[in-house]
Amino acid sequence: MSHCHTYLKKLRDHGYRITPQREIIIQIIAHCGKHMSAEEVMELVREKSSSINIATVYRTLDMMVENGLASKFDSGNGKTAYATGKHGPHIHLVCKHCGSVTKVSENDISAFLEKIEDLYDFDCHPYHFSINGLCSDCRHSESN
Amino acid sequence: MSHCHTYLKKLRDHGYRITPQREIIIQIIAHCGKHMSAEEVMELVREKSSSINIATVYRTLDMMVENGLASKFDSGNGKTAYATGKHGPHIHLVCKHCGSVTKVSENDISAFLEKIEDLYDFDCHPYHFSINGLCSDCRHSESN
DNA sequence: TTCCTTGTTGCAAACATTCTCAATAAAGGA
DNA sequence: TCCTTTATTGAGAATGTTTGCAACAAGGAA
Repeated sequence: MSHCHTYLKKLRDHGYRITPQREIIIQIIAHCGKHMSAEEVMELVREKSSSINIATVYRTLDMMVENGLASKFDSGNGKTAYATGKHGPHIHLVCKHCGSVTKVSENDISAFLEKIEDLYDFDCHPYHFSINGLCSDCRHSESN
Repeated sequence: MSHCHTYLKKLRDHGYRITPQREIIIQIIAHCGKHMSAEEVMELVREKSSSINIATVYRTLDMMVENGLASKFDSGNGKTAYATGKHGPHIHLVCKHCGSVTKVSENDISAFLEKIEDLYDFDCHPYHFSINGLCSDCRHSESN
């Protein structure tokens, strides 16, 4: 199930104009089952329309993020990743040394995020962020 | 108190060479009391040496991050921020809509990070990351 | 339906960051 | 001290992302 129309309605309600470019971009990221870079979105956009500019892709994705319809995060490969909220909350533990990624289960983080929301009146949903540190392999192989 | 010499020793122990460029860059970020962008580090570098390249600044800062001596995070203004571990752990709640930043107290996050370290054998220290969401002002002013 | 206002787009330039590669120099051994 | 190995540097090109601006077009008003 796609939230595509929900997203468009919410944007319209916020006073944004619905353009053909935005419809195409939102449809792509809403239907895609994974997070994507702006360039990956752009490739799918080209299959549907030949004249949408990469700047419009960036602007539309960032607009979604600012309005809570998507999240962006550092994917670690030099490109920013975008995803809609339907992927659910998750935290990535990214090793600063080897780059390996461990996914924190939803159960482990829910209590923390609820506490944040209670204490700070801050709506964390959707959330998708990374914590940097050292994985056990890299830590155990250190000289000191 | 600066951890400058501790940082240099740790890098030497890890097999890195200590160059004049690295000494200057590490001294700057170790003595600075706040997080800085690469360009801000570069400005201070220029006061001490006229011939260090910005690429070397980026490389040195990233080397510190990869070895657990500093952390990097998205400051929200289009530039990446770097900080040494001495600032202690903190989480920033960044509003996706208005960009306002709320700092989570150390007490509130320590239990969470300890749990992460226990469950995933992942050393989070030093840590400095952001959670994106909607602050109460922006959420309450929404139309639905 | 037509007009008007103003948000949005495409383009190109600007900016932030990373990469390539030849020249340089740190660190250890002789 | 000098030599050798090889990590590191500077310079500039390449890449990823943002911004400025004139032309365009969505959506409401008439």
